[in-house]
Amino acid sequence: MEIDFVLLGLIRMNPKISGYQIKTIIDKSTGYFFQAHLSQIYPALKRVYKAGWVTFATIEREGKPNLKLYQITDAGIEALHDWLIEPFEFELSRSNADRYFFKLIFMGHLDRREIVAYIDAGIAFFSKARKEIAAENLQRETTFIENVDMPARNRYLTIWKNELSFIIEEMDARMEWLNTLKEEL
Amino acid sequence: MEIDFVLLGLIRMNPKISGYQIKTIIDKSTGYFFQAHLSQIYPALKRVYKAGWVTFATIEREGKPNLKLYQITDAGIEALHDWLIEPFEFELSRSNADRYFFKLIFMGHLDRREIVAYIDAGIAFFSKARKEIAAENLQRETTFIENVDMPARNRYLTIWKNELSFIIEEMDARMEWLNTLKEEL
DNA sequence: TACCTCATGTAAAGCGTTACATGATTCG
DNA sequence: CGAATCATGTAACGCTTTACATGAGGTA
Repeated sequence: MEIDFVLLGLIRMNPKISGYQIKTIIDKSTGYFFQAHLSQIYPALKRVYKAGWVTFATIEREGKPNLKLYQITDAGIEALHDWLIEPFEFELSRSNADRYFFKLIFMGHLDRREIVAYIDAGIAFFSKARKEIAAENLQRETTFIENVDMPARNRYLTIWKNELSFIIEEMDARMEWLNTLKEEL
Repeated sequence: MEIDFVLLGLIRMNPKISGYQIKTIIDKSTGYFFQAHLSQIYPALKRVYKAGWVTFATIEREGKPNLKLYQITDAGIEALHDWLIEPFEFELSRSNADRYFFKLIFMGHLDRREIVAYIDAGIAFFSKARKEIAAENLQRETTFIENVDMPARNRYLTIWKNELSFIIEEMDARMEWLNTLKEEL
């Protein structure tokens, strides 16, 4: 499960972290791309522990529940690495693109060459996607509302045309961004 | 449920449409923002029918399953309208922003004034969000990886700094886009 | 006094995805 | 001959969200 690897990534960045702290940093940092509830985090921590990917130290505190401070194991580092370098499965959707950019957040421990391979795959996909989207150019959508009467039909077309150029500009921005990142690495 | 209103919106644009056709247009048109399976569409059509928001004509065809061609009712038009103009609940996440842009697709039948109110709410939110994101400027994230050793830490920071400026540029692009759309309406 | 934060969890409800079921026609 | 398209649906599974449970300490 995706969340398992996200936790692995966060624990790797900051050893000796608790489930509760992980939730805090997810809310405040990765939250823009990825969200998770404590009721997902705790079972996920159990899973990654059972898989041998993390260990934890229990800190007893009077009057308060025990603190569990997690640390990644060598097997965990390997599992995280495998997840990061596995070929990304692209799809033409916004949520899929978000996932692609999100995974980059955890790649600081990879070799430059591995990150660049990931970036190049992204550039290749987005440039192909851009062409496809631009080629269709709302033809299907336009015929779809042929029976809608006039003021409304024009408003639909105005909104959709703008939305389409927004998506195309977004694709261009993504590719530009990936190229900049590649240079700076 | 969200999908119920999406179906309402699509049926309004194209009366006499079947569940299967709806699936096709979702895949090819709204699919970039919103996806749905037939196993969600059919129960959703039943729900909106039971709510009195759509009617359907059954077309019998020899050797093939019956075709159900849906049409929106006055109550359905009202329910769709209510959904479209209800105050959008903003959140600082990419998926929430996607939902905001997605809803616009169905607004062709609204008054210019209603669409503009929706757009203005968006501009207000994104400009506030942009300020907040720029102000924090990775402070939390930077301290979070203080114990990571050098080549990796630099790579994390390079990626994150780029990601942050990408998000900010995206916010600017969104606001610009909303202003353009407002002018063109 | 009531709510928020810290801290770890379990249980149930809701929603989304995959699989199953049926069956004719068309395309490679 | 097998796969894809058209066409409607149900069932099972999995992940996400909300609610429940406990409890101390601080804040409005």
